[in-house]
Parts: sequence; C-alpha cells; structure tokens
Amino acid sequence: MTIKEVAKKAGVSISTVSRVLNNKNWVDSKTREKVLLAVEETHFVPNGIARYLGGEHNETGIIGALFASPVSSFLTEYDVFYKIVLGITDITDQHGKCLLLEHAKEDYQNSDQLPNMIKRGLVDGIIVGGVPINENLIRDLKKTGRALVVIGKYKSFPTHRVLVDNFGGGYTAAEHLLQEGYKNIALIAGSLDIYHYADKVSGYEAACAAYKRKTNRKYMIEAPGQPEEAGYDSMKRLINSKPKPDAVFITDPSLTIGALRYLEEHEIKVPADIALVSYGCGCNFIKTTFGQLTYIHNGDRNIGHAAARLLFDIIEGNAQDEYDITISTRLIIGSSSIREKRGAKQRPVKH
Amino acid sequence: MTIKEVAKKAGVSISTVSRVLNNKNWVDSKTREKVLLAVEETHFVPNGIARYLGGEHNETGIIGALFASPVSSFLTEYDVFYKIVLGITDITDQHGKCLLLEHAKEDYQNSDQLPNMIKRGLVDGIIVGGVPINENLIRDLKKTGRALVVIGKYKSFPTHRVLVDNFGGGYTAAEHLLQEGYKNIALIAGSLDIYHYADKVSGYEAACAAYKRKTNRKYMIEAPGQPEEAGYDSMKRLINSKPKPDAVFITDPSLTIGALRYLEEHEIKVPADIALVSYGCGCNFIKTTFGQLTYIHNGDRNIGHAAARLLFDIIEGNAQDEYDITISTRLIIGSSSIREKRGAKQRPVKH
DNA sequence: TTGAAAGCGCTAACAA
DNA sequence: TTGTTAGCGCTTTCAA
Repeated sequence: MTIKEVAKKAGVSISTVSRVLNNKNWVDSKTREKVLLAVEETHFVPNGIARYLGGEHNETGIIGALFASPVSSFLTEYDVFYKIVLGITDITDQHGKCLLLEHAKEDYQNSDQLPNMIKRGLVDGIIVGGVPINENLIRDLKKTGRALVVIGKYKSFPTHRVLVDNFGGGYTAAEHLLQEGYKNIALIAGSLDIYHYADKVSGYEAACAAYKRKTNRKYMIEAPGQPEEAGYDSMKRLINSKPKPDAVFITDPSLTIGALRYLEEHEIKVPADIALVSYGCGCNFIKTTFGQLTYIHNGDRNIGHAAARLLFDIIEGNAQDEYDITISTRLIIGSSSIREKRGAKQRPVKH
Repeated sequence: MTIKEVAKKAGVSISTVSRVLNNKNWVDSKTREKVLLAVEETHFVPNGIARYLGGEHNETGIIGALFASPVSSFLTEYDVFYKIVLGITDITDQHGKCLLLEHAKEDYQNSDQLPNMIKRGLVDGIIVGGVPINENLIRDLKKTGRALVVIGKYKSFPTHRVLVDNFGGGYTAAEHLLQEGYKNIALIAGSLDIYHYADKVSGYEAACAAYKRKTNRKYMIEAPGQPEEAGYDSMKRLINSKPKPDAVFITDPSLTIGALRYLEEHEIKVPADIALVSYGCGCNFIKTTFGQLTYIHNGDRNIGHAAARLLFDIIEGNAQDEYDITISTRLIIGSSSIREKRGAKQRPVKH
C-alpha cells in the first residue's frame, strides 16, 4: 500500500494525499474528506523511511541506545538498564522520535563489529551505556560523525557524557554516618578499576577527611567478582576484624544483599551491632525483605532523561563542545543507619 | 557524506561504489581498492534508509517491540521485560535486523495513540508484550497489516501469540509437592483476572485432581494489589488457618518475597514448618537472600527468542494462519520443598 | 568490468 | 486549491 494507490483510490494526485497527511498548505475540505476516506479504507500508513528520505531534514528521527550485554542473573543490572531505557523512551516519545536498542558485542575490536544500527545508518545519534565501555568502540562510533552521548566515565578523549555524582553519593553516605555519631566506618566496594566504585570510595574518603577522621585501609574492602558472594565475604571480614567497625557503607545493592545475608546468618543486628548505608536500594524487593534501608538514590530514569535530552541537543546543534551532565544523588534515610533512641524505634531491619 | 561523493573521490560511478559495498557482481581489484580507500577516508556509512528504499525487498529491516509501561518499583517486572528484550535482540542481531522499543500509553483509546513506530511506518512487524493487553490497541495494530506477535494471552480475535505454559507450571509445582508427600497444599495468587495467575491456578487444580486430592477454597488465596504486601498478608492468613497447610505454591516472585518476610518474622521454618514452591525466582538476588528455592523457571529470554523468530516467520510469509507458540516451564528443585532427611540436609532457606 | 538511468515512496518546489 | 516534476541516497537493471 503506497501513497500512489491511495491517490488513485481517492481520485487525486499523490501530492494532495501527502498534503492531507501532513497538514501542509491548504486542501479543500471535500478533497480532504475523500483522501481521508481512502486512507481509512486502505489502512494506509506512510512509509516513514521514504518520508525521511524525501524530507528536507536529512534525519531519520531515530536514535540508538547501545548497552553492554548484562551479566547474567545480575538482577540489579537489568533493573538499572531498564530504568535508563524507560527514561530515554520518555523523551523520545515527547519528541515524536523512536529508540533503537541494541547490545554491544562482548569484545569490540574493529569497525566490522559496529552495531547494526550504525552499519545500517539508521540513527541520528547514539547513547552508549553499561560497563565496561570499550575505548575502540567509542572511537569508531565518534568517527561516524553521529551525535554521541556516553553514560558513565570515559577518559580517552572528550565526548558528551552523562555522569552520576558517585563521588557526592559516597560523600553523603559517609557524612550521614559520621553525623549520626558512628566512629569506625567501614566500606565495601567492587573492583576499583570500575569508575563508579572508585568515585564512591573517593567521596567516602573526602567526607572522612572533612570530618577529621582518618580512614583505615583495613576497613576499606575492595571485593571484585560475583557481587553477592563478594558482599558476604567482605562483611565476614569486617565483622571479624578487631575492633569491629560500628558502621559500613556498601557501594551497590548486590554487595548489600550478600552482606546482609552474612549479618542475618550470624544474627548480627542492624543498626544496633553495625549501621549500614547502601546504594541504589529503592525497590520494593529490598524494602520488603530487609525493611527500609538508608541508601543513596541515584535516579536511573533521570539518567535516561538527561542522556536523551543531551543527544537531541547535540543533533539540533545546541551543544557544540563536549561537556558533561552530572546527575546528583539523594540520601534516603531508613532505619539501617539511625541510632536507636528509646521509644523511637522505627521498623527494624531484620526483626 | 553520500555515495555520490565517495564515487567522485574514487573516480568511479556510484554503481561501482554500491557494488563494492555490497559485494555484488565482480569488481576489478584495483577499482575495488580505490573505492575502499575513499570509503575509509570519508568514514562513509551508507544511508540504511535509502538502502532499504532502493532495494527490492520493500522492508525496513526494523521490528518493533511495544511493551506496557512497567509498574513503578516493581523490580521483577523490569527484570522480565529486560530479559525478553534481550531475547529479542539476540534474534534481530542474528538476522542483521534492528529493534525499536517503545512503551504503550496507559489507556489506549484510538489510533491517534498508536505508537510512534507505527505512525511513522518504520517497522516490518511488531511484538506486543506486558500486561494488561489493550484490546483496541491490538485491533488497530492488526489493521495496519503489519506482522504482529502478542506475548501473552489475548482472546478477542486470533493473533500469533507466544504463551508461557503457566498451566503446566502450576501443574508441575503442585505435582512436585504432592510427590514429596505434602498433604495440604495451599496457593497464593494475584488477581485471577490476570491470565497467568488464573492458568497457574488451573494447573494446580488439575494436579490435585490427578492425584485425587480435593482442593479447598480456604487455602487458595487470590490477593490482588501490591504484590509484596499481598504475599505477606496471604501467608499470614494461611499460617493462621486451622489446620495450617504443610505446603504452599506461590505464583510469582514478588508475592513470594512478601510471604517469606512473614515466615521469617514469625520464625517459621521452610520447609520444616511449611514447604514452598515459587515461580520465576532464578536471580542471584533471591538465591543469596533466601537460599535456593524450589521454583518454576519460565525462561524469559526464550520468550523473546520465540517471539522474534515467529515475527520473522510471519514477515517472510512462513506463518500464514494465526497460531500459538508455547514456552514450556521447568521445575528447579531447591531446598524449600524437599522433605528433610537425616544427614541429607541441603542449604536451608533461612537458617 | 563498468557506467547510465530508472525507480523505491515520499516531500516540496514550481506551475497551472 | 491542485497537479506535475524533481529530487532524497541508494540498488538494480540494461547497455556499453
């Protein structure tokens, strides 16, 4: 079904059909009716591809999102990815644009492995997300001359980026515990080669310094590998160290789950025996199971919003030079960090 | 940058460039080199849109996925959605096609609210997923004449569908508990207006009938609403009923989380005090927190695979009549349902 | 082995 | 107000 057939059916020229469909110029209301009727009868939908070819704006109206393949069974990663995607579609929807989603090959080597959306020249711009970010991939993506936004830290050369203020998040987390009067604040992180962990740690250190508190390597655990297990093992180490810390900042939800499992198995109470601030634990799942933890909220959906808006700015030429947009974080206070006062006990973490 | 400019740079005609790029016909190796060089220098990427217009196959090579907007904070839903999406991209990738992702408006009324991907005529076919499935939407989608696959039950008129064998899952779950020798098997489900719950319940009933066991309404709880809370309240009812059931089949992970919270708060042991079979609890998150539960695995990623394959079949004309593909489920046996035998104790659910 | 030219479905000047 | 025509960037005949 093409505009030609509709035109024939309506007994008008194709340009008239086009005009009706696009509300361009003026069309006699009777002619309009005829066309609309023909469109209705034929269930005609104009071919968007031809449309964008013919139009003056040489754009597809499609943007791409290229995410790393999630690590299997890593529930929180799916969660974050999907929230970012939702954020992006919120904005594309507003603009009447569309989103192509693709997953990056594990190890990018050369331009043969560029994503299909690029190879096929389908997108006006592209948002890259997920860890790790492959340097060669970004370079080749940049080379194609399309608008590019990278979510997350990437250092080799300038790109437009959307960052999360993980430093600020780490700072706030540690500061909160310090202000609550905890003296010996430990930390559990994943591999510090991953920027977001490293930044959270830096924030923690900065807060400790600001409050004239010395940090102690012994209490700062870097635990790479499967995060639930890593969290479990790390908490074990902390609990068995002398003196035992009275609080801990855990830098992601999966590590937190593992750590909480250890505490629970050994009937160690939160926050009575050890206080806890976590990261990104806003889902009902965790809330139901462990009660409302204190955590740093980092607004994943906002990341999507920011990335999409930035990309559209670039496409429209409103963002010449490379720059960053930083998403700020927020402290959500739950019962895992508040010093228990008589009669003021909130819902406890683990009975 | 167009094929024209590349042709000029290489000193050949555009058709020669096209031939080199597509490995069509034979091109002299020297000419080929010249062209490749020019392509390299210009970072030329052929415009995929024009390409698909010009080509003989009048297809865009893009398929669309239209999902319901997830209910906020409902972690397991994000998880399922993202796994299905991953499954779809696995297949589109294999075919060198692309995936457009969009979220449906909450309440679809008329064709003005058709998704952008359809309005803009960008896709060869569309996969609709998520609950609830709006009847009018599907009708209008079908009207456009594009290939259509619906994930989930949809009854008003025939469409190609991908279904999960929830009946079978329910049957297997109940059968497993019966075979383990449990006598009084309860059930917790969400609103039975939602097909997947209703089917799981039917499977459970069928298994009970097959084993000559009467079902008892009192033990079959329909709990609509926020699922973690619903699970908690339902388990409370079951535990307080006389006689207390010795096993329970819980029909989704969020209900399960809520139910487990109740058990834990009241120090009720699983499976000693009550055995448990759940649904779709394969993530590390749950495994770490509650140990390895017995659950029905329903292979979300496979749903994506099946849906995408089916859609491509339809597009290629290999699937004339409407039919269903049913994804079978699998019982994963954990420690929440196995009768404890001396010396054979597996890792317990909640110590 | 290559180039010229037609055409994919549409939009947008230009004419009528 | 409408129709005719020339592209958009590419692929694909058909000739050379």
